[in-house]
Amino acid sequence: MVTMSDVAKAAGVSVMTVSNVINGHRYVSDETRRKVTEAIERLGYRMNLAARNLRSGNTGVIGLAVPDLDQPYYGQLAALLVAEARRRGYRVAIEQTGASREGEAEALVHSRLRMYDGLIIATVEVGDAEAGALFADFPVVALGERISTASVDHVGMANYEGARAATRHLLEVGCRRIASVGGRTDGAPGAATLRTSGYLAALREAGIDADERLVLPCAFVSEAGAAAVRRLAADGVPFDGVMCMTDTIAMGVLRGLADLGIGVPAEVAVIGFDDISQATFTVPALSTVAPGHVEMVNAALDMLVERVKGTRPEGVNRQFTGPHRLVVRESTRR
Amino acid sequence: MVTMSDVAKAAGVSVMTVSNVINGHRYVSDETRRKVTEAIERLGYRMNLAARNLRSGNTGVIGLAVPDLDQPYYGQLAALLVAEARRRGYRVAIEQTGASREGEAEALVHSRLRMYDGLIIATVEVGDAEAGALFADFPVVALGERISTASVDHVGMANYEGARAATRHLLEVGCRRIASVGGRTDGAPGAATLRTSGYLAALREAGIDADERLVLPCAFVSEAGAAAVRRLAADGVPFDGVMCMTDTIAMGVLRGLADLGIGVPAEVAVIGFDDISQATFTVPALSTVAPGHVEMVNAALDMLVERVKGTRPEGVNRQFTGPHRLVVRESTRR
DNA sequence: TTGTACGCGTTATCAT
DNA sequence: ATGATAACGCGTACAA
Repeated sequence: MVTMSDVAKAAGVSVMTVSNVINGHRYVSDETRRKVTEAIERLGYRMNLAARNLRSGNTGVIGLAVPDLDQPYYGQLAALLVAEARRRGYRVAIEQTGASREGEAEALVHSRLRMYDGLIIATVEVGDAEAGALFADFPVVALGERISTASVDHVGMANYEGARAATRHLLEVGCRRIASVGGRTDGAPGAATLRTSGYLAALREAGIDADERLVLPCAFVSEAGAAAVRRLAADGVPFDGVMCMTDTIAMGVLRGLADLGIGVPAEVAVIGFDDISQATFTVPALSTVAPGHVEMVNAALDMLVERVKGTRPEGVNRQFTGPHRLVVRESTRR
Repeated sequence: MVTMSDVAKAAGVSVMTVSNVINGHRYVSDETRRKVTEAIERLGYRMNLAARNLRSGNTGVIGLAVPDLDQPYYGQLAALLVAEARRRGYRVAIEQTGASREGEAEALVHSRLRMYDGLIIATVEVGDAEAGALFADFPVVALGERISTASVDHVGMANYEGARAATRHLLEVGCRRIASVGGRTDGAPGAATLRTSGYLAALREAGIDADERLVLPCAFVSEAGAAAVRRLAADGVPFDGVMCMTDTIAMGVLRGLADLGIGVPAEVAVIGFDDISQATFTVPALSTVAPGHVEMVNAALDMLVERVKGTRPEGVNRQFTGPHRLVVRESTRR
């Protein structure tokens, strides 16, 4: 393994000079610089980052913990985050938590092993208790809705407002019996509950009584969406619109409605949430709520980098909520 | 920052003993172990991985370079790889190359910065020349089709056979004018060319003359698939089947056919390649070729870990080709 | 402008 | 069964 001192020897200078050339820290004569660069090239020297990290105390890597990259929403979030982080000089290591408390807690512990300079965690399960214990003294930004204390920097999205706008849109195109697939009213912390509140608010504002049979809690996967509408049909519950908690669910709902021979948007209008890229290509194309991914990712990175660099005083936490935008495509156009 | 020697001091032992307790290397008396464990707990000590890495010469991290996580195919590949790598005790850092030569070359250079113990790279553009220069003396496994020299371990899939089987399937359900969307006959290295060969072979075997107007080169994105069928229709080229080079393209093709009011599979049968998870939920559900992702990911990891651990002699390269399986869903069922 | 010496936290070796 | 010491490769005072 070629080290700095090998290069120094070959170039006839000291390691300090080599270090200075590499990092451009101090003035180095052109002649010396040339000699050093040549030696680096000739020997095929590469910096040992482990050594630099040990010395400097940081790694240039930020961790991203998501439930599952396989889900388009998280894949797209990760893609954006990796690209933006890179622009700021950071690399991204990804952990999959499997949406489990253990997975999330483990990601937090690992990052504190100083593998990462900071961690962005899309929380689903880790609650306040764990958060308080684990987040202490390590730069963490929570992305999502599970964290309610102000004990950590947090980037969220307009769950309530977005869902309300989506439901209002369904009402505007004439729906009167709108199902909420993936919704829940048990108060469990998380996006599902917040979005369901927005849905209920819109109904209330329109003077429509909510039918509890139209709120169908389910996992945020396509299979569940398809199953939900099948159940609705089997139970003979009439509905003319579906507000899905996520686009992934909505893809399943479209699928399920197709199986049932129910026309979209003619008989039932469908809207999703998240604006994943596939939403453009479903048949019919899916209307949805775009939650400002770019803004969210940038806000999260800004917050994290501030923490990592120690620019921000301890104890002062930030909160950012992404802008939301209604995207009308075919599935609600009539 | 709590270090080993802090723990050693608190427990009244030497750092070596602490290290032994943590790594379970040598025999340590139960009493000593208890004291050390207690001290670790009480002080909240965490291993410093940078130091361990410096000492041991490896990082426990493998790099994964993919064109773009946003593409479902790569997102799902990454999800699988992160999970499997973790089972083997490795973490995964992801780089996005943007499918550019620069991006791929850069990923290779970075990994040689000893940030990673090895690199799995889904090559699209880096050719033999670069490969030879960059791969030297660093554990790399190429995933994909661009590398043709035997200068590096390689995991590929049954592009030719898979495409041939898919096309044969279209022929069996009665198609006679089968378009190849994303196909290319210019011989450019890569999956597109190999799959097109399989497509042409199946046509030849069925005694059908290939119509060059039915081969439509395009990017591997949904937009391009939709555009391709629109062009076909606009040009008045008749077709009754579409063999898509990827499922992502196929989603666009389904979309494009829906726009044109063409029934699938009644008027035109459609098949994809890759078996991404969304293929189950398109309307109609997409028939496709499953390229044995799990086997490929495991093979790639096995190869890489062998290299990293130095189990395998230099210069002896391995090649693995994943199994393929035809998955028939609605888009070709008639 | 360049060089020397030491420390970052861990582990392997050798000794006790 | 446990401990002392020397690396691992780099960066930073401080000295020259």
